[in-house]
Amino acid sequence: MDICAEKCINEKKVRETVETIPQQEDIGQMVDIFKALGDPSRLKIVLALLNQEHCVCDIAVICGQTDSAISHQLRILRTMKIVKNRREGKIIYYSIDDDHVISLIHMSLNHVRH
Amino acid sequence: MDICAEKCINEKKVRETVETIPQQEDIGQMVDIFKALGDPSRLKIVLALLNQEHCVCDIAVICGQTDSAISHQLRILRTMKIVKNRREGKIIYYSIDDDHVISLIHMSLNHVRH
DNA sequence: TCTTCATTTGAACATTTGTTCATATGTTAA
DNA sequence: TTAACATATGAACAAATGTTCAAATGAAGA
Repeated sequence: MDICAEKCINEKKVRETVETIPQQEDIGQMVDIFKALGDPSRLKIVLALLNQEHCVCDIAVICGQTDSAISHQLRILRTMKIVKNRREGKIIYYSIDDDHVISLIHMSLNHVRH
Repeated sequence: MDICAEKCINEKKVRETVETIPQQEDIGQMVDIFKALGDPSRLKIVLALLNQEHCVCDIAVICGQTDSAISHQLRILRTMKIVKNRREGKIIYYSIDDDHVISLIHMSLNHVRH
């Protein structure tokens, strides 16, 4: 039951704070979102889709990257349900699928600009 | 001047969206914040400091990691001005230094729990 | 001054991550 | 069916990242 064996400076404060830390699973999910947005390629993709839906090759042009690279990143964003897609013939259109992510980005944009 | 040489599906949409993309520098700063929070160790540290200030070795106990590992991560968070510290004798207390980050975390916690 | 203790630092190492290239899938139009 | 095109996928490679270990710093008390 000892949280701090012998090393701990302030056992009471430690216990208090440990109480407030979210569950490991929640932390993991939060990390996943931040990690998803914490890459220049992916963030730029999401920023582009914030404006309107786009097909893969347009995103590639907007982001100045290979179709393949974009496709790989879109798969990650899709797996995380940050982005969704719809097919129209040969073309697949991607768009944002998560309002919370939109808020996070707006908030961070605000932060950067002040 | 050609944004899309020959590859582009919908040149008009591409131009429209390119207009809306933030400057490279802003994107870089946004990425840095998300990247800082996109690591389990660092996020847990920040979550702990959200509750109250702590010294390095208490954070280590709370997070179940080495003093050294925590110190390395704190340096990153300090460099990014997410966290600040004050010395009291031998002990150095760390605390949150950025309200925007607090908001980001609360928003992502909300996201995870709904 | 010497010792102890909290924290920091640097180098080394293992892991993770993003991009590239070549190839595969699947849809459309001929 | 075949050719052309948009997208997806897998393997390989290079680069970035987090932790560990050992050693250094700097403050307090003996």
